[in-house]
Amino acid sequence: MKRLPDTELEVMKALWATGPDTPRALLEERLAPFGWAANTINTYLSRLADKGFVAVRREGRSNLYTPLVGCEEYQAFDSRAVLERLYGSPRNFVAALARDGMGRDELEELRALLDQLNGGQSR
Amino acid sequence: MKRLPDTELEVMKALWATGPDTPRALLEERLAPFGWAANTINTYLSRLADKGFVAVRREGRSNLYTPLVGCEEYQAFDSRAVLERLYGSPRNFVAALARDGMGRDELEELRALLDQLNGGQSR
DNA sequence: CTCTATCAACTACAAGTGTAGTATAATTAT
DNA sequence: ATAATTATACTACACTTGTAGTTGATAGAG
Repeated sequence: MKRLPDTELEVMKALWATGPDTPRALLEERLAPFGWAANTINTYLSRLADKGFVAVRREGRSNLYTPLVGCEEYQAFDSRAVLERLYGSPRNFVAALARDGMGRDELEELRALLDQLNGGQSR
Repeated sequence: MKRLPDTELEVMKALWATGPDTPRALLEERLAPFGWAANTINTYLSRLADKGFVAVRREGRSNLYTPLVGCEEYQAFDSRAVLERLYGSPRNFVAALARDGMGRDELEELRALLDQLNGGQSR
């Protein structure tokens, strides 16, 4: 698997949210804030298809794009890659995040979450 | 602040480890595993200087490069940026990490760390 | 004082990314 | 049928990144 550039990731996020969809609909319903020209999203979708991240199928007069890589699958891969590059390990990152990157309240929330997870499937 | 490409980050990591240093020494003592040509590291250092990440000073016959951005400062910025792009917030990332990216023992460690932090400077 | 080794500045160039225009085929409105 | 719309495929182009060569100055060897 390969890390995606920013714009292609945005397109994938849109696709993950809607499921299989046309360029038109994606642009108007999910990606409008970016203000891309109609052709722009087409380029990104083509590149994603080349990279094997989406499948293309003719659906009447339009193309329908379907994600081939799952959101959580990609997130796991990408975040691992990025944090290993930056910190050596995800754990070191979390430590740093807790140390100075996260607000008091965020910390509390995180702790609650961990309690829950740990309780749920404790060792 | 701007995110750094992979190679420039590697150079910064070397600089953070050694402190102010010459290209030669960096390459031989810290970056040898990459197998870069002598000029290659020079290019990266120049680009880092252009971006304001390092300062250059003439030290006898060589250039001496000094990091201007701190390691932890950069880590905080970069990890935030990356995880917001991917998850919407670092918190969501940690949730995902806890869900399926982190071993049982890592989780415990993290929890211990958070307990400590929360106790130490509780709201 | 001249030759050679060293180092830094500048130049190069291919691949990837952000962004969109142009050409072309198909569909709808008149 | 013809004109206008629409969607796709192909092309374009500037900027960034990875990687290094070439040129020119400097400094040490003889």
